Amino acid sequence: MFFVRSAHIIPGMENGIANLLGALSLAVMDRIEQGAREVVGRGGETPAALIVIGYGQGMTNDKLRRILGLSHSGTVRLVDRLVSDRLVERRPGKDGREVALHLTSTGAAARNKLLASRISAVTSLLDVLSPAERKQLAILIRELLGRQDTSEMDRFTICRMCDDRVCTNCPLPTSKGQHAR
Amino acid sequence: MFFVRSAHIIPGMENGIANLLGALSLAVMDRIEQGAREVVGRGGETPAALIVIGYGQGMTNDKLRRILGLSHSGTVRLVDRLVSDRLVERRPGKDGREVALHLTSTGAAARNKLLASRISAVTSLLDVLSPAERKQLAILIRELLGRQDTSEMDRFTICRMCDDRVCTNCPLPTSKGQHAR
DNA sequence: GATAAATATGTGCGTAGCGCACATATCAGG
DNA sequence: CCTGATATGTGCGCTACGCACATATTTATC
Repeated sequence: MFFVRSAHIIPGMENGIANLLGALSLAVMDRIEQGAREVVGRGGETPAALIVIGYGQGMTNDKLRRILGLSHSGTVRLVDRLVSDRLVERRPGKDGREVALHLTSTGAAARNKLLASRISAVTSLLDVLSPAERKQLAILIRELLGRQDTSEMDRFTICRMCDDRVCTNCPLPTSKGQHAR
Repeated sequence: MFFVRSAHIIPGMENGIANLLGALSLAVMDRIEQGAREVVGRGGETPAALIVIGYGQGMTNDKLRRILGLSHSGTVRLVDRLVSDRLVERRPGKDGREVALHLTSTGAAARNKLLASRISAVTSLLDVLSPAERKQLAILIRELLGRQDTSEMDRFTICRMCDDRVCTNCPLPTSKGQHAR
């Protein structure tokens, strides 16, 4: 046993776990993104935007920009696409400069399909595990996420595809906010 | 064609684990892709292409296409970019129609940086766990991946970002082939 | 051995998704 | 009331990608 506990990259098989999690994450996201594209016909951050807008009724262009990690203009054009697809409406915000983004009824339906597709995609990978193994995995992931040092915006970013119908108690550390707003 | 997603959506809190894994995978891939873009200055499947080409010395355009899940023309243009960046060389393949893709020395160096960046990104998320927890997680992920019903091409696709310097024994089910060729 | 089908690559052209720089409108604070 | 901060929209360009088509080589068939 070597005591090489220096900065991050430890030589030897200690990185096997990082490689494994990287491979699993890639497989998971491949399947999520493929399903999302089939549902909404668009890729990139567009599916996440639809989900985020659906969290609350006060979403603005600028909050969305920070959550998605896009440039301002990129976000405006993304909303343009959602509006032209009749999934989102731009309404006047409380503050006269803000735009309040709201889902249309078709937008809400698309969002539900999107969330279901995502859960289904991940579940199809997970169901090779026994219930006990899934429980164990859930505990570990909750610990992993719960111990991260995340800003409030980080949490929204990580949760930008999360299914609020399923995620009852988010493990991400926070003083108060759970998901939306 | 990947896994058929049948009606696996279980109502209730059984989907909490799927949502958690989805959120974690998103966080992991966000960090991997950000680091990859910083290293090679390009996004999309370009970093994966660099890694895949580095696995063996017999990679062709068409094999690469199937592993990355891109169209044929998309792959040709991707290789064009790698060539213009002086990271990859097109050499005559054994079969007169094939093109043998080879990393240049700078390409190999970029690939190493890419792999290190990826491991570092995932490790920074993982190191909030204790060694025992990491071990437990590794075992679960190995089981999860090892029980998947994957074709040979599926395995290459899942492993298209994998660090062959670290992944000594890939858990993905296979009769023989580990990584390249 | 000639010809058809399969395989592998390259190209013209268009599109989606995004960033930079700039312009405009509204709000907060002196 | 004026300056700066905030929030949005636009012109323009680029990257990454797919579709349809063209071309070269190998394999199969007669």
